[in-house]
Amino acid sequence: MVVHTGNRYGRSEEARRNVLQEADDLVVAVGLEATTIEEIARRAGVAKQTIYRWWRDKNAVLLDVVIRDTELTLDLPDTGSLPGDVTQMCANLTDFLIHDDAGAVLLSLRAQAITNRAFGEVFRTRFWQGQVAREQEPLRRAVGRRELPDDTDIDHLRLRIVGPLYAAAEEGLLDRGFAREHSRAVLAALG
Amino acid sequence: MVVHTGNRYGRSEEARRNVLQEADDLVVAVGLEATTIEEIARRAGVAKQTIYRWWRDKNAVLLDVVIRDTELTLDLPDTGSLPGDVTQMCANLTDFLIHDDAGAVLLSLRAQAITNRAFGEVFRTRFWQGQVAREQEPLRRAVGRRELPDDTDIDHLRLRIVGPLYAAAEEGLLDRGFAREHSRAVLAALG
Amino acid sequence: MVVHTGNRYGRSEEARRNVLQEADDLVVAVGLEATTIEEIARRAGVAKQTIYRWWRDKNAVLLDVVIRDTELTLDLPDTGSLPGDVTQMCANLTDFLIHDDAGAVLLSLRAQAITNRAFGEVFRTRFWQGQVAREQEPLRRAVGRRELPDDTDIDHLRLRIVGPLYAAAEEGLLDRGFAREHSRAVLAALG
Amino acid sequence: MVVHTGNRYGRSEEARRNVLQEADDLVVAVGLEATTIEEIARRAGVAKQTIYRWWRDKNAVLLDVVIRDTELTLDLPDTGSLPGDVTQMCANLTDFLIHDDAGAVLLSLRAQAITNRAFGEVFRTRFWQGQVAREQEPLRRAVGRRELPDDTDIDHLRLRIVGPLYAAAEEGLLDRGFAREHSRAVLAALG
DNA sequence: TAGTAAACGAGACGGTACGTCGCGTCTTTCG
DNA sequence: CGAAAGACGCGACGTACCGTCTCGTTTACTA
Repeated sequence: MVVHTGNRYGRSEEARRNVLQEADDLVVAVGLEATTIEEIARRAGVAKQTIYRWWRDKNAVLLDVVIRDTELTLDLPDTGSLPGDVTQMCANLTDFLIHDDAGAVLLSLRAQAITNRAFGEVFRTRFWQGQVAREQEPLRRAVGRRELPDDTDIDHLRLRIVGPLYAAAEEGLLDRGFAREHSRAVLAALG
Repeated sequence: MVVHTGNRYGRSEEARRNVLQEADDLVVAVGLEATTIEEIARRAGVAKQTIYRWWRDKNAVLLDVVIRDTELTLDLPDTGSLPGDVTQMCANLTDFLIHDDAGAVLLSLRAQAITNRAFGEVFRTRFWQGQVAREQEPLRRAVGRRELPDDTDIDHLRLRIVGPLYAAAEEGLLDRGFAREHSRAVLAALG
Repeated sequence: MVVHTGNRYGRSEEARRNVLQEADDLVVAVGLEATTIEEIARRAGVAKQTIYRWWRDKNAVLLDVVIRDTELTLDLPDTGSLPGDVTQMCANLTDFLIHDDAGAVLLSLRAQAITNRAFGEVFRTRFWQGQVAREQEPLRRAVGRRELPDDTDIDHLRLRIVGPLYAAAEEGLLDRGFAREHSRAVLAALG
Repeated sequence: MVVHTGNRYGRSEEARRNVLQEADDLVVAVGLEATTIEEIARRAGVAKQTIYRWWRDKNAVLLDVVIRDTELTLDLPDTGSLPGDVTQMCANLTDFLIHDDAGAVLLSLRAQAITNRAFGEVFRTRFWQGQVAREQEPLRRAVGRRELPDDTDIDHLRLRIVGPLYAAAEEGLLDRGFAREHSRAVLAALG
C-alpha cells in the first residue's frame, strides 16, 4: 500500500492520523469547549488549512474519531440469546465510555449535539442513527426469536437499557459493576 | 415591594428579569452555543456590564433560569407510596423537560457541563446535587417505609428511573405516554 | 482638553497616536508591502480590532499619517512672486520627501494607488486632489498677478515642476541641490 | 524553431507565452496587487509549479513582460539632433505607457519597486538601469555633438524630460498632445 | 522501437496574514 | 452608586495565497 504525503492523488495519511489523535487527546485533556482547531493543528504539526480542507469544523474532526473507534468496538456478536446480548452490549458500551478515549469524545459530542443545532443534525445523520440501530439490533433479534413479544416498543426498551448507562457515565457513576448490576435488573424486569 | 431601576439602593429588578427572560428565549430559539451575552444584552435592553456585574458568564445566567424554574416545578409532594411518588416524579420531570422553556435550558446546561469543565463544577455544585437529592427523595422515603430494602442502591435505581427520561428527551422521543409507560415498567420490575 | 482612553464618548487618543506612529516607523523600516496590520498592532500595544474599528485597512492608516503631516508641512505661504513661490514649493516638497518619515510613506502610498485600484480611488479623493490643489496654488496666484498668461496650462506646468522631483525621489537622486537647480531651470524656461 | 511542450530537453514555449500573456492581461484587468500566481496559472492552463520553475515570483513574471516589450518599443533610432531625439523619445514613451498593455505593467512594477524592497533591487538591476541608460542616450549623443555643454547634468536633464511624463501617466493626464507640448517646452528651455 | 529523464498538470502541504466575532474588562456620564 | 453605552485587549475563527512538495503522465531524444 502506497502512503501518500499529500498530492493530487490523495491526502496525507499521516496528517489525517495526527489530527484525529491530537483532537482526541485534547478533548480528553481539557474538554471539548476548550479544544481549538489552532491547538489541534499546532500539536498535530499540521497547517490549519489542512484541517479545514477535510473537515468542516472541530466537531466534524471529533465525529470521525468517534466513528472510527465505535465501529471497531460496539458492533457486537450475536450471542444467541437476549440475556447474553444485553449483558454483552452493556459491558461493551460501558468499557467504551469509560476506558476508551473515544468514549469521552462520544459523550462530549452527544452533549454538543444538544447545544449546537447545526451539528446536532450532522451528528444524528452521520453517527447517532447508526448507533441507535446498533443498540436496537439485539432487541430486534430477540423479537425474531420470540424472546420478546411482537409488539415490543423497541425504542422504549432500548432507552431503558442504555439511558441509565449514559446518565451514569455523565455523572461519573459508571463502572463495570454498575453495568453488570444494571443488565441483571433490566433482564429480571423482562423475565 | 419597591422596584429599583438601578441606583445606590440596589440592582434593577427589571434588568434582572429581562436578562433571565431573554436568555431563556434565545436558548430556545437558537440553541445554547449560538446564544451570546451581547445578544442577550441587546434584546434585554441592558448594558453588557450589567450582566457581568451580577453573573460570571452566560452559563451562570442560564443556571439562574433553571434554578428559578426547577424549584417551583420539580419539588414534588409526598404521595404516600413509592408507586405514586415515582409516577408523579416521572410525569413532573417529563412535563418540565418538554413543555417548560427552562426544561430546554436544563438539557442544554446538562450538556454544557460535559463540554466545559469549569462550568461542570459549578453546575454540579450549584444545581445538580440538589436535583439528584430531589430525585433520590422518593426512594429514600420508600426505604423508610420499608417499600424498598435497606440495602437498595439508591443511585442505581434513581438512574434506572430518570436515565431513560433524559435520554429520550435528548432524542426527541419523550412525551407523557412514554413517561407513563416507563414508570409502569420500572415499578413492575421493582414489584 | 480631556484625553479619553476609550469609552462611549470617544476613542483612545493614545491608541490612535501609537498606531499612526508605529505604522509610519514600520513602513520606513521594512517597506509598505512588508508592513502588516498584525505587526503594527503588536508594536503599538493595541488590539488588531482596534485598528479595524477606525480604519478600513493598512493603507487607510498610512493615509492618515500622510494627511496629518502634509497639512502641516506643505501648505506654503504666499511669497509674493512666482519665482519665490516655486522655489519655496520645490524646497518644501523636497524636504518633506527626503527628511520626513511621512514623506517616505507618501511615496509608498502614491505607488500603492497604482497597484491597488480600490485604494487608488480613496487616495485620490481623500488626499491627492488636495495635494494637486496645493501644487497648483502658486501657479494660479501667478496668473492672477499677470506673471503667467491667462491661458497657461496649469496642470502641465505643475507636472513640469513637481514631476522631476517625485521621479528623482523614487530613484534616490533627490536632494536640496537638485531641488535648487531644478527650480532655477524651470523658472528660466518660464522667463 | 522547435516548439517544446515540456520535456527533458527544454521548457514549453506555449506555457511560457501563456503565462506572460495572462499575467499581463490580469494586471491590466484588476491591477497588480489583485493579480495572483494562482489565477495566472489557472487562466494560462498551467500548473503553479511550472511558473515557480521558471520565475521567482509574480513580479519576476511581469518583469519579463516588460523587458520583452520595452526592448522592442523604446530603443529609439538616432534622428541626428537633440530636438528630434527628445521629441521622438517623449512620443515613444508616451505611446508605450498609454497604448501598450506592457506600459501599464511597467507603471505597476515601478510602483512595486517602491513598496517592496527586495523586488526594488531586482527591478533596478534587471530593468531600470537599462531604461535609464536608454533615456540618457539621446542626451549623451547631444553632448557628443556639442548640442549640450560638456558639464550638463545628464540625470537632472533626463528627469526634467521624463519625470513629468511618468507623473502625468500616473495621474491619467498623459496623452500625445501632452507629450508634444512637453517636448516643445523642454527644448525651448534648453535653447 | 522501447527506455528514460525532464517538464508538465494537478493539487495537498506547512505557513502567514487577513478581516471578523464574541469574550470579559474598562471608563465615562447620567439619573 | 447602578446603569447605559461602547471602546478596549485578547484569542480563535474560517479564508486566501504564498512557495514547496510529490505524484503519475506526456514527450523528445537515445540506445
